[in-house]
Amino acid sequence: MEGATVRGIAKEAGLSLGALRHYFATQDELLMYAMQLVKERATARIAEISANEKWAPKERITKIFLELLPTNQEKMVEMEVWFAFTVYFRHKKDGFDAQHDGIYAAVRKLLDSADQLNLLRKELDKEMEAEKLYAVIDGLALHAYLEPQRVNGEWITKVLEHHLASLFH
Amino acid sequence: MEGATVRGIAKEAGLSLGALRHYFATQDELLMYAMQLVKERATARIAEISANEKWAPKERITKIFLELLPTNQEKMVEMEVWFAFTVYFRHKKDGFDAQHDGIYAAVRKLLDSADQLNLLRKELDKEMEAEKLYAVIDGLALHAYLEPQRVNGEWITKVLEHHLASLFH
DNA sequence: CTTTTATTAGCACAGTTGTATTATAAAAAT
DNA sequence: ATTTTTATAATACAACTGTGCTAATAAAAG
Repeated sequence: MEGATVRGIAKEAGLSLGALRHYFATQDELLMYAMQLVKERATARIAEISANEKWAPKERITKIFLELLPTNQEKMVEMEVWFAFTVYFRHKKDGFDAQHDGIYAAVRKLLDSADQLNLLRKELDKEMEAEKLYAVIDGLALHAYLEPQRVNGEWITKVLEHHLASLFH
Repeated sequence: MEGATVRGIAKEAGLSLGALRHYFATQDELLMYAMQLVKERATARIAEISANEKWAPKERITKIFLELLPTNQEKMVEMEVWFAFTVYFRHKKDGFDAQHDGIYAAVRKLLDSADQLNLLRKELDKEMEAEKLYAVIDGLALHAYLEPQRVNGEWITKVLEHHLASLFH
């Protein structure tokens, strides 16, 4: 949250303090808006992949999961924003529950639909695998953020694809 | 880092500002010390498990990995500290490399020794599995931190044990 | 054309922060 | 015994922060 001061944001936007305050009465409003913006952008990208029928189901599902990883600069920035804000709001316990990710729910849904398409290995514990996959995704994202030189885009792509391959048959 | 102000820490310690400053000239020194303290405590706990021969190797290795997860209140607090400080120092790029986890290296080492004891399934790509396991560990830890009600100690224990079982034969 | 509303800019205020300085007491060293 | 080092406290300072307030200006509505 280092530069996310009201003054810093106003300067970046080319506005005065008062002008910015005309649109966002408090800092929290401003940060919430930024967080929602990131969420909407990511959701839109995923919806686009979801709707694109030129890929086979398995490929499409893989691409969706890959979309959750910071494999390029743009997504890395979004991820940093999301991450910083999550930690920030985590510490103002008030009304944070409503702000939750939804990624876990999305993972479960995707695994379910993969299962209905008969893509998954039969012996899997789906609840367990959902939790593991969710952990792999955020773990890789976190490591790409903290150790960008060692854990880069190509590598996390490979690792996630490898993990998904272990779920499909 | 909400309460980690110099004044806050001095008050918590029952010292005046000047007294605290006698031991830690700057805030960064203080935070670095706290970070190192957490690291030493965790390292000591792991060393203790490592040296305890009452467990079979597989069980021992499992216990070590479980030690990296915030399965109780104490470890959760340590993890929050570690986590907040990591993010904090990440943003002061200066001399952060030296402060790195070492968890990834530890995971690789443990997998190697498990392999030498013939505990691992033969067809595994060890580099890949180390990265995945590392991601699962930190992913679970992160989720336990952000969603403590859903992702609690027993559950992450179960999930990690399940994942380790998929590596052993 | 007048009036109302939306927008912008600037400043002030009160609080917090890290750090520097100075004074004083206690302990240790010489 | 005196000098030096260690420890503690209190205060000061400059910078930064979120937010409130006021006035001016542009745009829109009546």
